[in-house]
Amino acid sequence: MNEVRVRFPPSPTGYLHIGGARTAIYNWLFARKHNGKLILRIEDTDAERSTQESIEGIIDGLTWLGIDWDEGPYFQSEHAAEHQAAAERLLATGHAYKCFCTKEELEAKREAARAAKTGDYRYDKTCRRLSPEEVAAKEAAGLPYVVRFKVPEEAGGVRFHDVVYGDIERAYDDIEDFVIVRSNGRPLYLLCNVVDDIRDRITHIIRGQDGLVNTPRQILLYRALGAEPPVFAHMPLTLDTKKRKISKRTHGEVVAVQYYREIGFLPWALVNFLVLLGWSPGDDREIFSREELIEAFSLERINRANSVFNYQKGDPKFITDPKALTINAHYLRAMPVAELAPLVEKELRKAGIWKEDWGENGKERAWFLRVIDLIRSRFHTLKDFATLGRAYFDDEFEIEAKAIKKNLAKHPQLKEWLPELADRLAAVEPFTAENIENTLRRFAEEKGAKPGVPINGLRTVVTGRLAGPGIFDVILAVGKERTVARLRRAPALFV
RNA sequence: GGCCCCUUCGUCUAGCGGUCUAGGACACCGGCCUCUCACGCCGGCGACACGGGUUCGAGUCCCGUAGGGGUCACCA
Repeated sequence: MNEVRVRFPPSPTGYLHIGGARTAIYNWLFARKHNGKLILRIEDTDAERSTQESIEGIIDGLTWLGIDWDEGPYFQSEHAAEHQAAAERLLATGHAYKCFCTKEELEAKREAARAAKTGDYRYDKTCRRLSPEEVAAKEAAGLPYVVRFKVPEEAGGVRFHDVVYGDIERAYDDIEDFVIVRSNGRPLYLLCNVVDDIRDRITHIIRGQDGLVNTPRQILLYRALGAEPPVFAHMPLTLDTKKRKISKRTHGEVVAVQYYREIGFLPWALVNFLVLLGWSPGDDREIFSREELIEAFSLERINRANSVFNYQKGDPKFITDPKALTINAHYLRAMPVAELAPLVEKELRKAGIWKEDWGENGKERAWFLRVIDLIRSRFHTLKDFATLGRAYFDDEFEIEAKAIKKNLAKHPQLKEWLPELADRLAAVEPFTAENIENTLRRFAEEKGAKPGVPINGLRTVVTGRLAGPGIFDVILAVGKERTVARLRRAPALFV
């Protein structure tokens, strides 16, 4: 078999959204699995809607995800001459014809078809019936025309085998004589796409199921152009909870790849989540390293049914599909701390609370890594380190209202106790988890309180949070000095 | 409306005629752990859209119905 060559051809009319990213991921996985090539081709034929900003956004998104390509980006617009030449050839070989029908005429016919409720909106082939003389006359009159492809009028149809959907057959009679060149002389997507795929020697077209109905027409073009059609694999679409196709327009940022970077996702976690939308390895595995995923992936195991991106708009607890969050959290606590550290650093820098001592060769590097490891198991995104975990890194931090209410206000004695505890802890030597624990427990006993009372009060004052890691480790991480200082400030929190 | 595709727990899915009283993951609920929460572990809730066939036997094959999706541009 020849080298596998696949392509990801986004049209640069917005940011990279998760549906597009998923298509790119499947193509990338397939290319990597077969030691093939992934070609990035920007389909910018629609000049009015294409923007440089969008192109950069797409490339930026792919790069962030770790999807690397082997060729390109190529730009469809640079091959306009080639597309036109192909159209000329089709005309010359009798595979296409000029159609002088105006938009208004066509629209009127479609309107009539709608009114007649026949469901037949196909072009009626008026111009296919024109005699050479009539065509010459219209041309001489300078009438504008589009070029239409001559779909065979014989019985039968186009059949092909889709790797995902199986054998597909479409009767010639159901395919209308489609337009391949606009009246302004510019070829349309259907033709451009085929011409580009032939030139780029694409062997497998892996795309969304919305491209399935285009396939028979494209196969007709391949044949007319004398080229062998590639293998097709259509993947199911991603829908929202109302079963609508997800789109930038109606869903906004939650479907933008960029958004996931902003809310603190690990790129690989997103990839891992997206690949599971419509594909499964056939066993129970759901978490994959890059190598494992490439090894496990296959087009044959792509599902045929559309999947739902389970995002409940307006639910503050779930900023995206809960499974995506879970997968991200999994990587956050399972990945090597050394790999996580630079990502946390970025977040702390953004929050303006980064200290150079925590850096690669900083003198508090070990402490920094230890703290990350201590707090990461209850975080879902990288953002959490700078928000929920802020108290470990900076003295300025919010104290949760819930925590004040539950852990402080309910036990007014703590207003006196906490400063007392500060003195006790200040005297602990050496400052070890064991000694801290003994001190705390003895203190509770003396006061006739349950250990949880001073402990949770202390947690609130020291970390600002209702919940967190084991308190003795927390105190050790925050350090004697800061813990004592925060306890001394505690009375101010009581009204 | 025409054509095409799809249909297993709320969501993602396993299942390729008998091993299915349908398995896993997320979410949810309960328990253990415990200073709290999370992690982890244990347990619970929860699905084969419906109706006909075929077969000794159907979630798995066929047909129909219903529902959902895609597409019907001089967009890509």
